[in-house]
Amino acid sequence: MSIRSQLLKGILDGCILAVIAEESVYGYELSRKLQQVGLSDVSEGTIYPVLLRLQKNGMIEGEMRPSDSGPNRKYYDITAQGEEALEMIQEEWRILVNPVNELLQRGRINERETDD
Amino acid sequence: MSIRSQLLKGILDGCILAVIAEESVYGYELSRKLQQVGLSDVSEGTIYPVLLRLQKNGMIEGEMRPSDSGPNRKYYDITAQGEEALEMIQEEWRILVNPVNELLQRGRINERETDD
DNA sequence: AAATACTATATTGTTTAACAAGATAGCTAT
DNA sequence: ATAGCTATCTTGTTAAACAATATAGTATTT
Repeated sequence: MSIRSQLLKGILDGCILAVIAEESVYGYELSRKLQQVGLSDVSEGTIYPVLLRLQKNGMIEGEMRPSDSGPNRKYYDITAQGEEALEMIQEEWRILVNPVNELLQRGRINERETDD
Repeated sequence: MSIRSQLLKGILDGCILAVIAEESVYGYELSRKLQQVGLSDVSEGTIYPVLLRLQKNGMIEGEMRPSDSGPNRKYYDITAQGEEALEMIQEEWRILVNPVNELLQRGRINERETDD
């Protein structure tokens, strides 16, 4: 198991909720989107259980829709409760990132990029 | 269980290694240090198992030393192997932080503080 | 039309992390 | 001695990530 998959623990729910909050997606598409943004180790075996759990907990709602070219797809939308949860996760993430950056990059030149 | 404890998953090893890389610490002291930097939910029940696991895996070495005022303390130092592992974790963290920030803060004004 | 490949969802079983709770024990103060 | 603080360690629970696999519809090739 890669180190990154360990780091992933606990933030995957938030990432998935964030994507679904932007637009309806289905699982197969979601796994590709996450890979595109750089979360390259996330496979279907990981994503589908997360989606089912988020649905069970009322964070998202799934709806089967036919596809023009392939099997049916289950599109997920975020619920009001899911949006609340996402905001809490975003808040917790902001609280966590600074101390961890501080610890892990202490004594290191802050090689920032020009992307903000 | 708090959301933050979920977010913690997978990054605690790195945080602990980072502290020990700076100086010898013992578990009880470490838990206070982590709380000071903002990782406030980390208790002894969490830290001691991590320390024992890191020691078992050769990342750190523990040595019992007497205390002036209280029971013996087990001071930990990082090993060469632990330093390598820490560098890998730091690298993985850097790779992970940007995509996750991107996802979780998309569409949000980047309310940065003046602390850098 | 049969076989293969791709799209798509779901489940099962394994490993491992965080953690609450509690056991153990030494030192300090009353 | 009793209580409280310091300090380490263990046990048992919950839950997350994930590999592996099952299932099935659609598309492509032969």
